[in-house]
Amino acid sequence: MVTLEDVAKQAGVSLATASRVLNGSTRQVGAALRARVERAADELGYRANIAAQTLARGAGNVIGIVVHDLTDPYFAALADGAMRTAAGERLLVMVGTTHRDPEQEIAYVATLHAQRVRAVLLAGSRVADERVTARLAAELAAYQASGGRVACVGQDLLGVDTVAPANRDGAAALARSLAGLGHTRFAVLAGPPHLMTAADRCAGFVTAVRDLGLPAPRVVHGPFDRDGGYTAAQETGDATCVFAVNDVMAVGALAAYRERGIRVPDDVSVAGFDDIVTLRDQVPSLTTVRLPLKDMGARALELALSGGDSRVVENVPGEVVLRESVKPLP
Amino acid sequence: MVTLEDVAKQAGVSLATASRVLNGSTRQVGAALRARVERAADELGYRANIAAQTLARGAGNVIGIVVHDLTDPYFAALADGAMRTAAGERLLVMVGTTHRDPEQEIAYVATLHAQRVRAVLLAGSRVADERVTARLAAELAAYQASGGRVACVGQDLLGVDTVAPANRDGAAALARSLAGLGHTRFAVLAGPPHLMTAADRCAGFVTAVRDLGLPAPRVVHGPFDRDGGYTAAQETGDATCVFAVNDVMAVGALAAYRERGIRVPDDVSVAGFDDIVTLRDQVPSLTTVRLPLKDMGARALELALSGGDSRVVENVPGEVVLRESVKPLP
DNA sequence: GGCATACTGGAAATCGCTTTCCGGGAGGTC
DNA sequence: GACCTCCCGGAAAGCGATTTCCAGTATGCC
Repeated sequence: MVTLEDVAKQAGVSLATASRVLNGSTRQVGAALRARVERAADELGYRANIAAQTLARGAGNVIGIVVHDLTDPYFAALADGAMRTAAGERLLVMVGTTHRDPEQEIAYVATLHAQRVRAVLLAGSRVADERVTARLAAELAAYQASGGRVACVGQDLLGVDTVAPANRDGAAALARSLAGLGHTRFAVLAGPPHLMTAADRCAGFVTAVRDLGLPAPRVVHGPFDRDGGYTAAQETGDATCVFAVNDVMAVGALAAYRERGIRVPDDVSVAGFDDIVTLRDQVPSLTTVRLPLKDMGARALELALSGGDSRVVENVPGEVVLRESVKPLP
Repeated sequence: MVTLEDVAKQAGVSLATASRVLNGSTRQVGAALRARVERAADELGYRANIAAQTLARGAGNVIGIVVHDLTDPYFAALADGAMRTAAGERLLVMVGTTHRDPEQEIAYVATLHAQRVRAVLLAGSRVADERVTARLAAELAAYQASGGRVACVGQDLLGVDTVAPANRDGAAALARSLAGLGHTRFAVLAGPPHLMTAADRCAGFVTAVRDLGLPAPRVVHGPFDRDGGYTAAQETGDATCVFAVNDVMAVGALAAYRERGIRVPDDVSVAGFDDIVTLRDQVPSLTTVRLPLKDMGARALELALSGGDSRVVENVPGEVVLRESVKPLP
């Protein structure tokens, strides 16, 4: 393993000079020595030891992103957006997946803290469990106290910079659009009750329906994924319009209806949320609420990095996109 | 920032003892002191500085994964598989995305080398450019020379442990299956000529068709993504069966045909490759060649970590999955 | 020519932690 | 009771960089 000392020796200069040449510094080094050092480094195949640099400099160039599940296109898009920003700032990215286990999320924050990463980005819904949230908040506070920066995509519950999608408003707008098409009997594939993103979308939808003076939707809970949508779709009763709280569940619902010979949108209209790119070629194309996921990821990281003095909460509106999977009631 | 020294002082013990208690060691520490140290650490909110640990121990607990594009479900699945293995070994993961730029890939390897990561996993097709490949190989060799471990998912061109999907054989088997349904006029949406995964799949397919004594397929090149498939599908001429070299392209092709009123599979059969989970609910459901992507990612990381003496190349067979998007010719 | 000023190069302290080595006390054996 | 082990605690030497000083030389200005 080649160290800076080896290079310095080979070049016949001091450690300080070698460091200044190779790893950047405000100080200049004469052309002759500079060349000698560079040649030596090249010959020896020197690579700076970043752990040592981090220790010496007291600051690293790594950030952390914590997501629930990378294979979920929602998180992939968020992470991708953030990673582009990171790349622009010449930062490396450590990605952790919690697989929806809040304990893992806490553990990951602790680990990233130990790594002294510059910033931590929490992408993914909070859960409605005050004890867990409090512990996570405490862990984040400890991290921030030692100079770390934190941002979060989701609900503003942690007391950190947050990019908050307008889950309630988006779902409400969707409900009004669908009601505008003449639907009155709704069902909601609501996902897990404790997952706040799911709960907010469900609540926004239900509230809007009620405010329109329509009968309360039937709410079916279940997992937040494709199979959850598939299963929940078995229990939508006589609803003419079904709202799945995310696109992936909506796709599961479409599959369930297809199998049972129920035509979408002729027999039942289906809508989702997120406007996942990978799912745009679904047939019938999915009515949904578009969220600018990549931008949100990028923006969240910018917030964390910018290190503003005061906390920022950005509200990101969703845009209702009507497509083939819904149909006006005659 | 709380250091181990602070903890030791507060507990009234030496640095060595504190280290042994908090950060693991083969040596035992008496119960009384152990408790004192733990209490002090807790009170002070101590977090080990991993950069310092890495430096002192001479080895970190981080691995690196380099992918082309996280939002591509192919890479997401690969990465997810690897990350599960990593989590099992209590390793952290740094993810880099190259966005298909080979230079970025090389740069990333250099960076991960500098980070002294334990292993690097290269997920993603090689390109047919000997100069680039040679430079990447050199970079990897340097990394390995200093103790790093490398594995790769894709083509065995780098001289490192490799998990190689049977792209040629899979495509050939698919060709035979499709020919078995009576098709004789094929087209291939071949992706970029220089991308080896694309090229191998295309070649496997074309060769198998020729070996069957059928006319050579029309080969249409283009980007390796959804839009590439969409565009290339405009030029499939009178083919009755179209093979897109990956599922994402196949979905693009389905969209193109749909828009033009060409029915799949009635007017043209379409097949893809990979069997991407997110795309399984596509209508019509996609005939494809299934690759166990998560396992491949996991396996590749295991190879890298296992540190076997001799190099391993594992061939992963694909399984032809016939679904609705193809139809026998009458 | 003399003096202040800027640069450049090097020695050495430092970052926070691990680990070897050493010393002292407890326990076991003959 | 002497001797040998075994264990546990601490002092100190690294790990591989950065960076602060300090010194020496070249430069600018009068």
